[in-house]
Amino acid sequence: MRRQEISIEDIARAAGVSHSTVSRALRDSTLISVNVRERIQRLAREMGYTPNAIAQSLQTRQTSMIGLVVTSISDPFWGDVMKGVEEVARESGFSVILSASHNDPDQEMMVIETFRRRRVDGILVAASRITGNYKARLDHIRIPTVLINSQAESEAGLLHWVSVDDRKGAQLAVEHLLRLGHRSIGYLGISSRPRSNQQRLLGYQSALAAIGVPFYEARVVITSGDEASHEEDVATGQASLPRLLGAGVTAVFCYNDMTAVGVLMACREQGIAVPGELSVTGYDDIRIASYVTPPLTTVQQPKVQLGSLATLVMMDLLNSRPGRNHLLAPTLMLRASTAPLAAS
Amino acid sequence: MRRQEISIEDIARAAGVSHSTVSRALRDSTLISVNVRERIQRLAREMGYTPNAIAQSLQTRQTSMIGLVVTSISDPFWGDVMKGVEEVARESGFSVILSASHNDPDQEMMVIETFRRRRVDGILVAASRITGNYKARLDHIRIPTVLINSQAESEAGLLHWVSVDDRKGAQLAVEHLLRLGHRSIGYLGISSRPRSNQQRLLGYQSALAAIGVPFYEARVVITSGDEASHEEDVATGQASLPRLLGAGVTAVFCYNDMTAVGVLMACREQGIAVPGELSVTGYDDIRIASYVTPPLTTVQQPKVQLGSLATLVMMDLLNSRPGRNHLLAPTLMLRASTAPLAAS
DNA sequence: ATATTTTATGCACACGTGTGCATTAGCCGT
DNA sequence: ACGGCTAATGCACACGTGTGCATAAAATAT
Repeated sequence: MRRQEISIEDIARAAGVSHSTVSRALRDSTLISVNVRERIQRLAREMGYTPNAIAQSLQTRQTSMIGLVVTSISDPFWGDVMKGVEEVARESGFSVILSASHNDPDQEMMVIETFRRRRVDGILVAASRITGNYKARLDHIRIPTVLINSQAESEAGLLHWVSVDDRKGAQLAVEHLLRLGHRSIGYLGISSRPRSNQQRLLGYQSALAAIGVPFYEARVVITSGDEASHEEDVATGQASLPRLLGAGVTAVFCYNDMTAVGVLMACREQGIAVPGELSVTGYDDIRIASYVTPPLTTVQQPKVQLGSLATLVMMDLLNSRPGRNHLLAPTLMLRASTAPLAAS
Repeated sequence: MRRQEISIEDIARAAGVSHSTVSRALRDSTLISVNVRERIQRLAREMGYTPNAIAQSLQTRQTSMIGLVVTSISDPFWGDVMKGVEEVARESGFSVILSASHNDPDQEMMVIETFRRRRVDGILVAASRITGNYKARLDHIRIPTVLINSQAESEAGLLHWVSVDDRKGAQLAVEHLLRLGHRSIGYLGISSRPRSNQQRLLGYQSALAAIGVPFYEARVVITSGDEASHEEDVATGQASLPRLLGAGVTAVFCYNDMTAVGVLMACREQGIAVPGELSVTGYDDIRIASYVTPPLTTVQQPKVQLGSLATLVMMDLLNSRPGRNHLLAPTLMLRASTAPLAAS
């Protein structure tokens, strides 16, 4: 039922030449005389020829496709990253295959295996959970790979990466709270993204240490949460507020914007004024952070840039240029969810 | 530099058989004796064989890939749709190629042309702007196509579609406002999505007509806005509030959630209480609608289902089963941005 | 006019896999 | 023991494109 697409062979027959000549003519080879070349190109246009990228890939051994693995497709954070990836890829003549890992290392490896089967030229992995034993297999695959905000501990071997400096981001947020006079600051973390969580905790601690504010274990609440879904993050934020208040904090540095939103909601329920009685900061600066009440002070990650830069690194690798790793700097977005410590 | 992947030819050499035998053994053909079959399969596993999907595609003339065109990759609405598409596709052994049209018919055709070159088995187009002259070219391509919430006027020929009933959704929202006692209701529309906008306007009008409330042109504000970006939608909402208030409305039915958010923001600036002085409804029920203040009463479109259903229809088409078109029903989500008309 | 270089084209193979058909080996029945 | 049948395997071609090499034709040099 599927109509035959026409091939260079068909054009060759119509033009009374060999398929080699057509192939060369279409690729603008100077081996073919100008008039023949133009005649063939015109013919191709008239016959509605579309080159078969599959056959080309088989021959040239490259597909001009890159695979993108993301933890969740509907996550607005990754949405922005995906946008950056697609734009650069398209400009460079590449297409993007998309798949989700759901924050699960097994699924992540399965997706990568599919990409390998399809012979993608390169793989971008967002928030990779790949570790230990898997790493070896990935190394063995030998497909250029760039990790975006990797959650794996160490990156060695052929893997490249582009990340935002989580520790720096945390410092920015906490320093801001300290500058406002807060001394009892809580951290609300999520352990299912082990590396970011660890780094943000470190940033939190070093910001405190830098001005000699003591660190209290009780002010840190870290929840598990496997799914990495938004509903879950919000629920975590809501559920954790009591423990933080119990520890006597006047400000909370949250792992991300959605947990911060959860905190905001819990505050409203319990009649706690934000930022009057409690200052709250988020992380990521997803769109929702601007529109919530009060608008969230948060740490902006350059999300689109994260995607585009990772793709540019990939293009370097594919053109056998050396691939540089990048650690991007986050920015603090000042909004209305933080305020100077009220005199008690 | 790229290491050679091993082929069935390599396995054949190692096993001392022909490549045909290996091919059949790996596909579990009963033509091959059980012991040879198992030996080859074991060998393939040991040698780390990964079938070359490109070569398979060339031979079988199908790629098991479907192309997805979306207006904006970072749009949370399409994010949910994409999620539905990817899930069903993956379960069916398909991969998804993703690209953006930016709500521009020309770019949309270019993307489709790329998909055609890559010989995708089917194409899903979100919010298609394809029309007239383009339609003919698309017909000529003869690749199974399913439109999701198409913005094109009529769908004929080989094209299939899955959409949410915009007119019905608008009726739900406006009936709700009427039930609350509002009689002076505004519509805030966006003309860059011509079909939805038209349908929602019709739904608005028929809801009014159903209970004999007269329709006033002055209560309808429709802005152009080409880009279909969020910032733009919010700005439209903010900018349009004065004209609506000027027309004396007590409630506004907005084209989508972001314009509603814009209205909400303008209200806050001008000290207008929502829903006390003005009731506001959104459309889509993107995540942000739940977290804004006050939470938006809005029309939910089954976004994930939109994607998964479209993909299921595609699977029907690809298995040469007849493809049914679907018009899904939206649901009204009652939240806190609407209230009974205050006694004046 | 002939030898040599340049220009234009075709032949044939490669990429990796799937499959119709021919062929060979093994088996069973009488 | 021999013919016929089944089971197992290989041969060869196909899918559509790109390219090294040979070749033929034309242009240039001697």
